[in-house]
Amino acid sequence: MHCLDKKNHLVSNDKLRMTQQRRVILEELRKENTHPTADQLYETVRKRLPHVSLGTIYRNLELLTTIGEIQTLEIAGSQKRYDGVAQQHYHVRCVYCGRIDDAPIAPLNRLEDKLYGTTVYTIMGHRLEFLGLCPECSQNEEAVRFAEHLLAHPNGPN
Amino acid sequence: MHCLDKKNHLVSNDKLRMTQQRRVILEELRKENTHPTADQLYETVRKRLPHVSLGTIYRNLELLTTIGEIQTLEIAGSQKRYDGVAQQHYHVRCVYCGRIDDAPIAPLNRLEDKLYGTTVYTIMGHRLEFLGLCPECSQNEEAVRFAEHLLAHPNGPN
DNA sequence: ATAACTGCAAAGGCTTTGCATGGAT
DNA sequence: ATCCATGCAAAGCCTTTGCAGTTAT
Repeated sequence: MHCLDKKNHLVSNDKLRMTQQRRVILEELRKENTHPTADQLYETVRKRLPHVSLGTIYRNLELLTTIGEIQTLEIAGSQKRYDGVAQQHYHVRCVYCGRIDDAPIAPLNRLEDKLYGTTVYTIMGHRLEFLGLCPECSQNEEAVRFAEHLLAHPNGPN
Repeated sequence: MHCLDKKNHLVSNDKLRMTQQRRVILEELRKENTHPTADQLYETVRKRLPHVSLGTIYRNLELLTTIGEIQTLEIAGSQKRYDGVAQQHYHVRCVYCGRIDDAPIAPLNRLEDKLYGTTVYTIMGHRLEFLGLCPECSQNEEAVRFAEHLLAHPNGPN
């Protein structure tokens, strides 16, 4: 089987070796439900493989994404985060601390229908994320104040 | 009037000066419908203000966003883009070339209702972007092949 | 005089890449 | 032997920041 990577290069799935590094990275990511960044995962993996390098983490996360084992969350203006669950699902992001959780609703399969006939694009899909405050930041006065200002200018950066 | 910036610092709206740089940056951005990156806008502004610096572009784009004059599109895993239209609206992004256009549909105001009672977050809003191929890339064989692979693995990075 | 703003260049944060080495087939 | 994968460090890219000089009030 073959895949195309981000730069449109062919990746031959069957030539991949399940190296120890690759396996541990995948295992540790699958254990998390926190959608870690590359360096967070690096710290975790380092407990099992002390000599692993950050470059290897990045290379494998990209590869695992290309072959569809995991997904890369390229989220609005922040560090990339990685998700061990490959099936499509939405996320909720805390606008104050950046925490990301799964959004417990089913994919909206017919959203792109709304665009039929209204755009010159060939529409293939959509990306949806919910914004809000996580339970911890909901307790934090400053975070609430910040979030209220965001509500006043809902289109600013988060 | 006061606003909070990204780092939760107070910005006093009434102390802002409409300098020539700030005005030209805003004017040129408002002329565009291409959602330019900072450096694209820099090139445009430089035609009128040859000595302007990229730092000034970034500083003003952030400021104008904070006071709600424009919006910063912090889009999945790419350079920031800026939009002279401050009202909420969605975008369509070409997964191959990165081009971004406005999506001609009205905001879905009741989307977050679906999350009521299902999450510990205080939900405040959502972000939605459509993915597809722009008319030019729809003609490009390689782009179409790439997009088809994305469809096979709909959760990879774009 | 004060405070905001600018240009310039340097620093920063995150990610990718080159290269020599190591390991599996 | 070949080719993929790794560790390390350097480079890259975009963005932010420090600072000295400038401008408006």
